[in-house]
Amino acid sequence: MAPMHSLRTHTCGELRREHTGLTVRLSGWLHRKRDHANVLFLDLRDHYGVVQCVLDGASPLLKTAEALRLESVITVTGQVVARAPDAINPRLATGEVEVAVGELTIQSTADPLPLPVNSDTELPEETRLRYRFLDLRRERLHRNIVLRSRVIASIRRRMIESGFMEFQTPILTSSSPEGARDYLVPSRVHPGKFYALPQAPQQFKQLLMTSGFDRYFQIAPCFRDEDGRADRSPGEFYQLDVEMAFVTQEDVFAALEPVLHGVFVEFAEGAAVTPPPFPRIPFGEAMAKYGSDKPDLRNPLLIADVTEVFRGSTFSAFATPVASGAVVRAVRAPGAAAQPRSFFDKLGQWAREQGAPGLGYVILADGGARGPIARFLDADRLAQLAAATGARDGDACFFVCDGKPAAERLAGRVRLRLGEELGLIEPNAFRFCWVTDFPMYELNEDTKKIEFSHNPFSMPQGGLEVLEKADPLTIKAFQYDIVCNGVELSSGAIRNHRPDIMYRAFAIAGYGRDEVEARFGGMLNAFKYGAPPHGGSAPGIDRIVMLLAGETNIREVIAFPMNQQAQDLLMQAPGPVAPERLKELHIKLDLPNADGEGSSRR
RNA sequence: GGGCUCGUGGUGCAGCCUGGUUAGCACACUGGACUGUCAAUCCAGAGGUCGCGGGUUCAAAUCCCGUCGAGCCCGCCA
Repeated sequence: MAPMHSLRTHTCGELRREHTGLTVRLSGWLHRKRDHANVLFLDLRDHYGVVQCVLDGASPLLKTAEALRLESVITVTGQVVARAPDAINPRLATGEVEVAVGELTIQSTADPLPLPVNSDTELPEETRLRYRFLDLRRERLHRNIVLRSRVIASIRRRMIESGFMEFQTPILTSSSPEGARDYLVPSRVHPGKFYALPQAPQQFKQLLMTSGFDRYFQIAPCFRDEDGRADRSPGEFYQLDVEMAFVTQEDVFAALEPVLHGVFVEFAEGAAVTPPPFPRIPFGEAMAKYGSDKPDLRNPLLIADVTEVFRGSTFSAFATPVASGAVVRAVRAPGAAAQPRSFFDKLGQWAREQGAPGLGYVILADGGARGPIARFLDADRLAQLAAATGARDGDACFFVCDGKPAAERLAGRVRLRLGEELGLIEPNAFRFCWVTDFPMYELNEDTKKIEFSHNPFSMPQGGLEVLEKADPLTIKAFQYDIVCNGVELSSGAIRNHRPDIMYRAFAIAGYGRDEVEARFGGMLNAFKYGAPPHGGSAPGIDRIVMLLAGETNIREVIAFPMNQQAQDLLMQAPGPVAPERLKELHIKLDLPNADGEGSSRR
């Protein structure tokens, strides 16, 4: 008989009734301990699960085992024993058996723990990040990281099955134009010059299309020196980066929809998933109906334009701004007539916190209208309001009056808030849509200059002719986002593969020919030797996993995330470097004054 | 860069609004008891510059100011 493996013959999660009688060897962490003096239970945990091990009073190992601290790593050898019927633990996959310990080896002892591993209590994030290796042992985070791996494997399989090829592109590359701040890496060989970490492999994937490859994808790390948010990891994140040659916008949608739909159905555990084709919502319509460029379609409420209801009315707080170009947007609150006064006061207070002067509302009840501004609306105007919003007796309507963009944005937030407050959000569902036809340019309110509103490499709708003739602010791009449950998963575009159009597009944004050549010479030059029409997209992997894991914080699906200040508390990054290293990189530090002891700049 | 919230033994929280006892509870830790538990239980113990600095006061964890740190948000994120 072959000798037994020195560490394990089985995993902690796999023992079942049919293993009864086998002598097994298990290794794992001491998850929990229940000590009855003459019988000691050890719950042993590994990646695969937990199993109960038993030592009885006669065991010479008892004293050693009793003294073990939680999270120590041990190897036990013993016989799998069926539990008595009244001792079965139905909450444990291995609960029908236990292991009668005959041998016990201590592999690694644990100090007293800075955070509990065997409990799911909430812990402050700073503690969790400092001891991430312990946090990762805990069930929730461990499960999320396993899910992440499975999701990525599924995406990769689906992409390859759809005829895409996986590529790698450089991490040390050149600074990209526009967009976020770059992370820079100094060059030792070229004094004063820097590599940049890619904000996305944007130009490389377009170069690959120009190189004659047809369907590119990459699970690509992206680096952006921007501040974090709950749904935005500072520093780095991963994209499913996709690019296709000889495609229209619809071809890109048709390629990505089955992948996303398939992945979500696979991991959504029965939740509803929008079947392809996903709804397409033009940007202008998204702003008008949902007050957002990332509409949450689980929310059934729609914003209505009720400017005409108030135009010329006696409610001067709205009528006066309307006369000079403001608009009024309404959100219906179904059944809100039954809400107490505090409901309306609370929303008004919230709106003021959002920077609005307040939140007008009308309650439709008992065939009439009440509320602070009801008396300003006669029967005709109320009928007009009901027609525009679909409001019926028993509903309320909330109003926002401002310039069009501000009114749309606030109405969008009111829509979200009402959906939540009134419990209208469709549960257990992933609702996808494409938001299309983004404007090519926008006006920077501070500088009054025209800027690219998204990707400067997007193809303007209408091509060169439109660029030359139309008001730039009216030009749309073949630019689109994928949105799921109000989360922006990706943006993408049909690219501008024509140097002549590119020069013109950049000229409108104030970039001269020389500057364009200096900054994207590599790609621009490539387009002068025969470039295919192409386009793609880049859904965020972390956000996909976040949605599937039911998490609202992206750090819950990243094994080793940085905190909001872009520090790695576990590895102590960023950290200082030795003066010799700086010298060979030709770098002298010019630090801000550290008169406050400089404790924030370690 | 700005706004809001938070900071109390190793860990999570209470106490703060309304200043005044020995700063309380749970988990972990140490010792003890216990033949079947599965969040084991019971008894005992150790462990605290109440983030830091200043102020008000007879007296500050508590009130005020400043500062540092964390989270969320705004800015930023082609």
